[in-house]
Amino acid sequence: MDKKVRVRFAPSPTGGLHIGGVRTALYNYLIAKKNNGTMILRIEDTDQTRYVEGAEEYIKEALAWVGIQLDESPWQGGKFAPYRQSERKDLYKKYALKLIEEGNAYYAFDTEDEWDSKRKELEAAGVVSPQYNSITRMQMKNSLTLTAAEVKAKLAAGEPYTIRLKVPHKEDIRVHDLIRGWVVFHSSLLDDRVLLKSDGMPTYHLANVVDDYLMQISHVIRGEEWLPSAPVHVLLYKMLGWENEMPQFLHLPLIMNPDGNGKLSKRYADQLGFPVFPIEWHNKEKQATMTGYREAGYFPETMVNFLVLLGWNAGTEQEIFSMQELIDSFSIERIGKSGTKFDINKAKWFNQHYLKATSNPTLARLLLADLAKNNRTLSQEKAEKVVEILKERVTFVKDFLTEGKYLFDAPQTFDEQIASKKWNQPLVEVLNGYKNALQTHQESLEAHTAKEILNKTTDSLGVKFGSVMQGVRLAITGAGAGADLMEIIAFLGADEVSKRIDYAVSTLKVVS
RNA sequence: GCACAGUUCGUCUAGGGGUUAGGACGUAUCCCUUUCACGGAUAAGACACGGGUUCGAUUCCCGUACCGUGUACCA
Repeated sequence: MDKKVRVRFAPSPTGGLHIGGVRTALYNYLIAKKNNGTMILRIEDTDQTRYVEGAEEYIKEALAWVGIQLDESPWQGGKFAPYRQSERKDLYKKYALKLIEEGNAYYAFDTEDEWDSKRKELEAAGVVSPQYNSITRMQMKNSLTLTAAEVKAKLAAGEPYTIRLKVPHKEDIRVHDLIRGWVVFHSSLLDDRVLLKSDGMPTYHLANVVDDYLMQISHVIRGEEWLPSAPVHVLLYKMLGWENEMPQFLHLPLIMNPDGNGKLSKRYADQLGFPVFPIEWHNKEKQATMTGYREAGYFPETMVNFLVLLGWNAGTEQEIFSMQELIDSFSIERIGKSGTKFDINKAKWFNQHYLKATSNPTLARLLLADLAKNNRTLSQEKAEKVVEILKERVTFVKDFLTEGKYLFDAPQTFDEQIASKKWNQPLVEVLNGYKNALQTHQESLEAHTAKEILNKTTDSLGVKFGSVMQGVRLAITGAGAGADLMEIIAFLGADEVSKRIDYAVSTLKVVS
């Protein structure tokens, strides 16, 4: 019970890391940190055909971005190195052979085609999902049906083979899951899983069990999609004599599409216009770039906070958590059991929260970086002013550019609906009067003086201040709504405001 | 099909044998405000269904329905 907490996140480098994978990594990390444990990253690259160049680097960068720190990994090493399964290849065979020796596994010489045709034959005979199991294995070419001499000869001749687990006929296999309690499976429903593939690589099942044992993993924390194969793993622990060292299992609820139709998928996310990847992923094969949350403007704090609440809660009404607060309050007992639908709205709300919590100078620097991408610049001071004016109305840093486009560019067009309602003769007179009054404030203009001047102008013309405001806004920003107009005027300065007034007055037609 | 999970407002969830079933996002209305936004307030909105057990069930048990996962020499 006092076993040291050692957890691993074990992705396979087959492409961009899915956002669900990030949550799994997060839960692993939090459980490790909460218990003064060790966070391990292991690369499960046993399927050479699916290996994708760049995927490992991607995983590394994505985890770093959200702030998950690794204690042991292929990139930094550790006392159980190597952490890449392809580099541990030889290890697995030893255990597979041990299983054979003890009668818990066997050589199978059937080619994939042979098994395929057998499967089709069974399907034709009405078997819904044919399995290589305790019944069918006796009709196949393997060390259970062949004589010892035949097996020896085939091996000596270098014939390709797989090693399959010999699942017992009738046995209840009990799996204990920390989230779900005891789950019982019957062995007759399990098939003789391939443990070692014909290319000499282990399958997930063998590699996973062997490595978790050797790396002294205390908790296996993975998605619920693994629950059905958990009995195979339990069987392996038993057969290898490691039952007492078997880790605790936690099968996390799945993250679903917003309408609940299956696991959150890329296709679906695309349709609804949100990313499934933490950071941008370049698919070289398809020559496509998938955008990530980072590029979409989400803060890492947002992702951590949003993701952790998909399947866990503190039991209090607190919803905003920093990583450190999560480490302090995370608990296995409060992880939920049911699948959770992905709600991008909530993520946006978190982002807005974290944006508001970010200091203006920092936000200004981020804005400046965005501006630079469009080949524009601004002084840090001006940028901070932009941030101040717009902060309460944006969700993402990139929104400063769109929400506040009138701070950067004079309007070319004007909101027609507003213009048709508000653009009248008194307004034009106010604007001209205002422009003239502004002449004396070329040097500097503050929001409150901008307001005073406008007030005086309306007073002298006998026009109500409020009746003219939206029209003034329209002339200066092109829109009927937006940030505090006096702040905008102060930001733009008398000169620019005058130019905009001239343009509006000469462009818009007065309505009666 | 079979196996295994799961099911509280639209969504994330709290709760748990007796509650006005609580919060957050979203939605609506109002207030604030020159507009919009922010903020504040208010409102609408849920225990899948059927049987038990019980004085009493949303909570415990059993079934049904629905949803999901799995059913590869993929992870």
